[in-house]
Amino acid sequence: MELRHLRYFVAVAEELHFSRAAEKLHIGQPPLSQQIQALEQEIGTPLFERSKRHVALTPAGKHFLAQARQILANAESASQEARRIGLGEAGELRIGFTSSLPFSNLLPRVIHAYRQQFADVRLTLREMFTLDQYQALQQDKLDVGFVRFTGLDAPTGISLKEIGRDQLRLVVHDSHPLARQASIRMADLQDEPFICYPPGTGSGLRNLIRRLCLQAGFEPRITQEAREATTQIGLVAAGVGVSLLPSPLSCVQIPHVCYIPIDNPDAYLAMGLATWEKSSAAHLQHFLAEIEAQVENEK
Amino acid sequence: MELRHLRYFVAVAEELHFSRAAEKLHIGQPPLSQQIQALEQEIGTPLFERSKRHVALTPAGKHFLAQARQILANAESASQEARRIGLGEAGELRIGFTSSLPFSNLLPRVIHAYRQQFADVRLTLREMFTLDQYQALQQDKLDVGFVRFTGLDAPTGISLKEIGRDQLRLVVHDSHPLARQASIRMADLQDEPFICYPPGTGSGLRNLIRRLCLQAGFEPRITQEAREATTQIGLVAAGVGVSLLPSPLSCVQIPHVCYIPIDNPDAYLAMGLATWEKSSAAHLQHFLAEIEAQVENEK
DNA sequence: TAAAAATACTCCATAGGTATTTTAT
DNA sequence: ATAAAATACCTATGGAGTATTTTTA
Repeated sequence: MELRHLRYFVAVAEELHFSRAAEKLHIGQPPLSQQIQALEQEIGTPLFERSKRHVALTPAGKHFLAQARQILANAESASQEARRIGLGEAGELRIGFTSSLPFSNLLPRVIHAYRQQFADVRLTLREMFTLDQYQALQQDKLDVGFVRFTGLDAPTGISLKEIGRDQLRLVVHDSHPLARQASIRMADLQDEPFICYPPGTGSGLRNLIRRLCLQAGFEPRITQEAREATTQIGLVAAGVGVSLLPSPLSCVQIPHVCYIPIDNPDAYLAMGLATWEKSSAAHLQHFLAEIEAQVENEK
Repeated sequence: MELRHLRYFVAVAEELHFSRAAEKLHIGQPPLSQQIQALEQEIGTPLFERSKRHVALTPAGKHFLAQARQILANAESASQEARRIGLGEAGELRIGFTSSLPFSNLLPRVIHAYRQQFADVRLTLREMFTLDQYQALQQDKLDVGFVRFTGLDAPTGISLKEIGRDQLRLVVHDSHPLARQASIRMADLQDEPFICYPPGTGSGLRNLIRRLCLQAGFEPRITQEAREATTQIGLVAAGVGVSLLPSPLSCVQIPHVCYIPIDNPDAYLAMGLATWEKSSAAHLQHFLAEIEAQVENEK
């Protein structure tokens, strides 16, 4: 059975007249008769009741007509849909982002602009750690990832592009002596108890902090770990210690918490865009182009 | 686009390997490549990402795969279903019957026996007047009709077969003098007020009663009409008059209502089976055969 | 008798086969 | 160097065309 048989069958069922149906199909009447006969033979039952002067659908034919129409419509729409996905006008775009990203205004702006242009692409947003995003990209479970990185790492198969830098700020309780300074140096933190991300989440902030401390001549004393930046800020408010976080998080205003700039040009965390190198999906390209435009815009 | 393209596409998508897929399809690799290319061209977007050593689905291909599988499954099941309907093993059988029929045990037995054999044929039962059944048969809204008729009528295009006769009984209030007799003659009813079906429902019972009365030498005095036999019986119970109804209705036992046999071999109403002459649907033939068997059985 | 579907046959378009080339690993 | 897809070209099946017959209203 081929779709041709269904097209021919529907035409005859609609006209209830082989010659007229053949005309509508731009073929001759004999081949049409043959194709319908072949279809009936394959199915194993007559679909039409022919009495020379009248063509009528059998009960089987009546049922088959509804199905045939459905199948033809499905085939048409499947083709259309695939085409639109191919053009990047439809489908699904899976976006990962680290927890600190929503505090910058880049992502909301990109998403807004992209949705204006491609309303039929469903956006699936998932907050994930950087390393989890890399893994998801490799397993084709993610299309783009907004990640944090220190500029050192480059996982195989993943293309990484810096799209911005956020200076680190000291997060400190307002009763702390350092809270009164306009800016601090790393060396000022020598005796402070640090609150930090646990190792292995991929953002590299923990490593960066250690590097900066070592540069300043001391090993940081990490007394507390927390996987969420907001949790760390809460711990600072509770007087547990100090933290170093990207500047966009300073918009999280909690009583007794201060954000103090660091007087060190290397004390930044890069915002990166991660994609699976081999992916050339159109919707992804459109999205990347939109990010490009917005990053440009931001400068 | 033809189903062949979908079959080939699904095979390649499952194997992710043109040569292996071709083998599974029992064709060569070059024609398979060609057919997939033709499909991609028609749809207007690549469905596979070929990099010589690796074949992978594009996002469009991934979506199209789900659709293609669905379409192929639908085509298969549509064919199967049609075949089963053609064989009379599935589908719908629309049965009409007059209100007095359920009181005979023919219909329940036929339906029970038929359902044993053809569990997948949905039975749609509709209580209808005889004339409405004829009309429904002509409009292909009914497959069989159990009708009442006097043996005189034969509507065009409808084939009618007598499958039984029910003697009429006088339905009378138990306080009436006739209620004490074992049987009555038509002449006994000369002065009685009749309760009868309104004209034009096609059962012919009204005409039959009039004919029997005229044979007995008087014109019946119809003082009340009711479209339902049970309503007529209720009216008899209320003392409104007498009625003549087929004997199976005597199982409707209402206080103060008696059913008295008529002493006249012509006082019967035939039970008929009506079908649309041109219909040769298999499920209908099976059903008719079952009726035949049960009617035979009953004798 | 006429209208319409079925048959008989012929032809060619195209699905599929064979041989070879290209390309990426 | 090799495996696998693409390309080139050829073959032949079967879909479609033409002519004719059959059927029934």
